[in-house]
Amino acid sequence: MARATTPTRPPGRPRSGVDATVFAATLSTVHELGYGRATVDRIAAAAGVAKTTVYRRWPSKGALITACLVDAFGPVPLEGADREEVLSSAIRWIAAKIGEPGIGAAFAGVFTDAVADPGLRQILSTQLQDPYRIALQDALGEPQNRVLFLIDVVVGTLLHRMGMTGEPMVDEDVDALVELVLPALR
Amino acid sequence: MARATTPTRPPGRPRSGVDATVFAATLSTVHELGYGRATVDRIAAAAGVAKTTVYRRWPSKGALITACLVDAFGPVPLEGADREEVLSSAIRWIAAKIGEPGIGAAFAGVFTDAVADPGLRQILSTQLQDPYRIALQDALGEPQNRVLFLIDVVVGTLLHRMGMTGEPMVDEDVDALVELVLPALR
DNA sequence: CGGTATCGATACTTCTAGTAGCGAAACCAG
DNA sequence: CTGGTTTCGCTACTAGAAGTATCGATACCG
Repeated sequence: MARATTPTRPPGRPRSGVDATVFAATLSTVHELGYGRATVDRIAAAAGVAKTTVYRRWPSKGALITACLVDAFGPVPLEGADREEVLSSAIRWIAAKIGEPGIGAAFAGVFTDAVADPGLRQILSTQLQDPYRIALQDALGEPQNRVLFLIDVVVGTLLHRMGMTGEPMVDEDVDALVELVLPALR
Repeated sequence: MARATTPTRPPGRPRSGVDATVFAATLSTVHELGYGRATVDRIAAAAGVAKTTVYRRWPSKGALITACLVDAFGPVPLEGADREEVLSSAIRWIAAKIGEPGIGAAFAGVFTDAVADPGLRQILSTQLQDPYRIALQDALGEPQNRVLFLIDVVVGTLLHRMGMTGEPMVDEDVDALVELVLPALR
């Protein structure tokens, strides 16, 4: 809440740049305090921004976290010579992303909130899951329900591990996950 | 909060029987209102019990839900001629349980809360996951880390589907999950 | 019939999400 | 350099839920 760290305010009407600052503050706060204690107040304070400014840009905490995740994930790198390679590299990519500081906890947190909040579930589904689902459908040539099933398996497994242990999945188990999922393509 | 539904209080010092009543009220309340709106106040009211009585028996909402789930799940029926049959029947059993009214939402809810609450994570891990893990280790002859991985895959997938859609996984996809996991035994 | 443990009800504290209102600062146009 | 517009910061506020404290009442047990 205190802007006191910067004695003189930086020039320019702050418009662009605030999003990135808030996103970074969100991830670091979630990383340090966990999802539950990462209140909007604390996130705003960490970003050097008023809480009202956060709510002027995102309608709810869930929407903020979702936008932060969309920004942090970026587009899926769908690379590989064949479909198996595309899928396995995508799995390793999402596992690595979820393992980055703050991202996994934030992901598990919104997901948790979304269970009880249909509105947030809608946001999470359309803004975060759908882009990857469509890209994967295109790259793998699999039908929608099949890709949704694969997403359930991969993301569900990674989040369950993150939720139960508090730590991201180790590489060895990510390898096992790839081995487990790959035969589903045939 | 109002006991008014029963004009005259039933006789006997209420001690046994209250747990089952509260558990039933918990599941029905979560089923009707979702995890987020299933407050301890409402659960207690639905059980015809004071909120203080609930907190005298369980130290937190998460502990209550976990105890409710432990009671609702009961022991795993580990049946089958071979390991494949044991595992596939266990998967179908847990999928069916999660599909029962209230159970899936309650499970996803505590899991969500556990992400941000190490204490609750401890309760969930020891009271709910460990018994099944140990039983599965014994029945499958697989090492601990392997069984934990399988639990991550199966439970994670089922909860992810439940969380994203609000509905339990359909039988067709449960079949696919069984097909996906079974080869992991070899 | 008295002692004891539990229960019910009310009130309270604390924390967090989200909102309202207002003055101030910064950008832009003329 | 001056006025208009937009965004921002700040304080204060509401509403809802978790969890606690207290006390009178009630039901069991010896």
